[in-house]
Amino acid sequence: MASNKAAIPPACCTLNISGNKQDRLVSMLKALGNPIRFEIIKFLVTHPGCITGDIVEYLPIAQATVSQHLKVLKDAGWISGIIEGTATCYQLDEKNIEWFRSVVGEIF
Amino acid sequence: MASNKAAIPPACCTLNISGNKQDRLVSMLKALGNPIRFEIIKFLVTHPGCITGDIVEYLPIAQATVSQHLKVLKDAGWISGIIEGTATCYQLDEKNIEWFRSVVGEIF
DNA sequence: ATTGTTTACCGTAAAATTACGATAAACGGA
DNA sequence: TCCGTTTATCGTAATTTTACGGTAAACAAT
Repeated sequence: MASNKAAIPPACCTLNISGNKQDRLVSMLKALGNPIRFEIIKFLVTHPGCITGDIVEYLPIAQATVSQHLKVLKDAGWISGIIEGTATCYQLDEKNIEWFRSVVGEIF
Repeated sequence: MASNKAAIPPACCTLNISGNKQDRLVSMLKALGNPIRFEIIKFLVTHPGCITGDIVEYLPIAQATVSQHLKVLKDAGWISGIIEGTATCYQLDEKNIEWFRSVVGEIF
């Protein structure tokens, strides 16, 4: 270690987190840190329970790509999908989002 | 649009954001959504003003790679660097982190 | 002036992400 | 049963990210 000239100011956040909890948070951050996926999450706020096709219609990218992004969001815990006939209804995963909110609140 | 069978529950978050503000947030989320970079930010909480070499010593990756990650974090607004002689002292960018905290608080 | 230290940047290789078309599975309706 | 709809997955191409060694610039110290 080196250089401690300036007085050490109190840190503006604790970031007191590690292990699985940290991994899970980083995974959620990474999933949300993409413009398309952020838009999908925003869309789901106003269109809960909408189907894949609705999202495809809304976004300027191909169906296969949307499906891939939905998978990333699902794996990270942002959304959940319910199969209804041939369609899949997507919605925010409120439990995980609540977890995200509380963890971010804790460490920032 | 299709499928609105289930009663629409109140959304668990507003995500009421757009434009530059959204872009900036997504950029910060993306930067933090990487395990190495998250570790760097954590390290800076406990080692404010440390130099690049300290971070290199702490992490299991090459100096060039650390430097690259520091650049990403700096561009995203997480940290700032002060040149001191041949070294560079890094610290959390408290102003931007406060912005992050408040925006996340607003929309989640 | 020479030497050593520190770090950002360059070039590049490897890996991961993002994107697309094609397709098959699953289902509902005629 | 046959056809249309919907969507996840496959294969693949293009782009981005991540990682490294090497190097030059900038500075401190001798």
